[in-house]
Amino acid sequence: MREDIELIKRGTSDLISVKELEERIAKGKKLRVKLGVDPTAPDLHLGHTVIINKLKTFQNLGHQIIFLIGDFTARIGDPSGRSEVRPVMTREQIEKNAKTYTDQVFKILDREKTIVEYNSKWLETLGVDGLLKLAAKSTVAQMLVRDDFEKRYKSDKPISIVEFLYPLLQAYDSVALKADVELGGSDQKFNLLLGRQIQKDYGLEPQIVLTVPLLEGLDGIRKMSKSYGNYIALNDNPNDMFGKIMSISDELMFKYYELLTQADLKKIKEMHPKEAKAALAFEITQRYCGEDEAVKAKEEFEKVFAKKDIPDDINQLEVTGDFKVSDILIKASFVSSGNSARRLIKQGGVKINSKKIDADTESKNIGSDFILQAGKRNFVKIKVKS
RNA sequence: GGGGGUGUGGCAGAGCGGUCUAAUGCACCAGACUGUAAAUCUGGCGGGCUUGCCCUUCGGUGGUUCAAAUCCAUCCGCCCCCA
Repeated sequence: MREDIELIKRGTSDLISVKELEERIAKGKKLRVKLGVDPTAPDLHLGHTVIINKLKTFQNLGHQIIFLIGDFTARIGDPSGRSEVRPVMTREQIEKNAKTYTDQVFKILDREKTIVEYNSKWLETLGVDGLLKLAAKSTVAQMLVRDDFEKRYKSDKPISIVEFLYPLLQAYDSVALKADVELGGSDQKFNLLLGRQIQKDYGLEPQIVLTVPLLEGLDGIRKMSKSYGNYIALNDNPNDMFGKIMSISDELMFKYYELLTQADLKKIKEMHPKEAKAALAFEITQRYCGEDEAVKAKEEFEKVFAKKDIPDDINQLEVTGDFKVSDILIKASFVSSGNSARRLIKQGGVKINSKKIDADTESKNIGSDFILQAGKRNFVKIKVKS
């Protein structure tokens, strides 16, 4: 049992409270462990895996894990932060996203032993009176304690009522599920704690709150998130996955090791940073894409970046008639406009058959088959058809 | 309902009649350097091409003016105070 607790504690940022957890485990209770996600974006990324792995730990220890899909909450559309209106998601979109979510999540979790729930099941029938009853259990002052709300309030930024309702609905999920434990990122701490309070109000034993640190995105500054574009998706192709990990800073690499692997950090720090990073990239890529793909991705990376060679697999593009290099750059979606294409050429970022070009060459001055490179990582094979 | 304020590029934030494609910072892109990076340095960061010029941008619309991001009117969004 002590080992169980240690396993659960590893890599957490908050565990409230350890004592309660010990007591419940000591009673031999099979804990109901909840993790909720709103299926607003279809892809899971490495940031999500930190918490999913923690869920997996509970599963391995024989507890009942519940993967909650916030289909109802997604439908309302959390306006948090931004003033722009988020498009309301249709049922179809939500279902589609939910499906990709579960597909990806069961790369990690054991499907057979997981309960999947949808919060529309109880929120849809809650009704206005139910909502009011729920809302009566918290106060505005209490909401404003939450860090991001407070900041926005103080700097005269809008906070919608829906945003106040969100934590309450999430808390109600815990009531409906009779959760013993709820997991979340450290930014979820407030919401999870509110769950405790609301559960008590509804006569339940308060859930244990477990948060894990947020995984920083590729920029090393903001949390990994699709909307910041700094993420590594679980279904990124192997080359991207490998490449993205290689592009992070050394400092960030250690955090990734800490949060994403079981590796012994001491040993990692003794390695050459580049080797360590390659090992990390390999491990992660292997985990989600398989060993063969990971080996290939590693080879490809060495080839393209270390030896500055041309990769094996390049997309092919057929062009007809007269063209300029700038036209192809647009066509291949490497740039968005002629101006930016010309800019890129001027700055020496465009190569044809590995030779830098310094002008927007026309088709007649190039052969009929060639490889075009834009920047460091964009390659395309061009076939000219007459 | 009354009063006050505010809206500028992906974000933050200057500009407050001409010298505005709009300072500065962040983000982003390219080049150099390197360990693939990071840091640093250099250049860039609305669109078109015949590269020097043209066109389009400062919440929307209409107006004043030779000239408007800048002034006026109106509408919309947001914030604050009072009720």
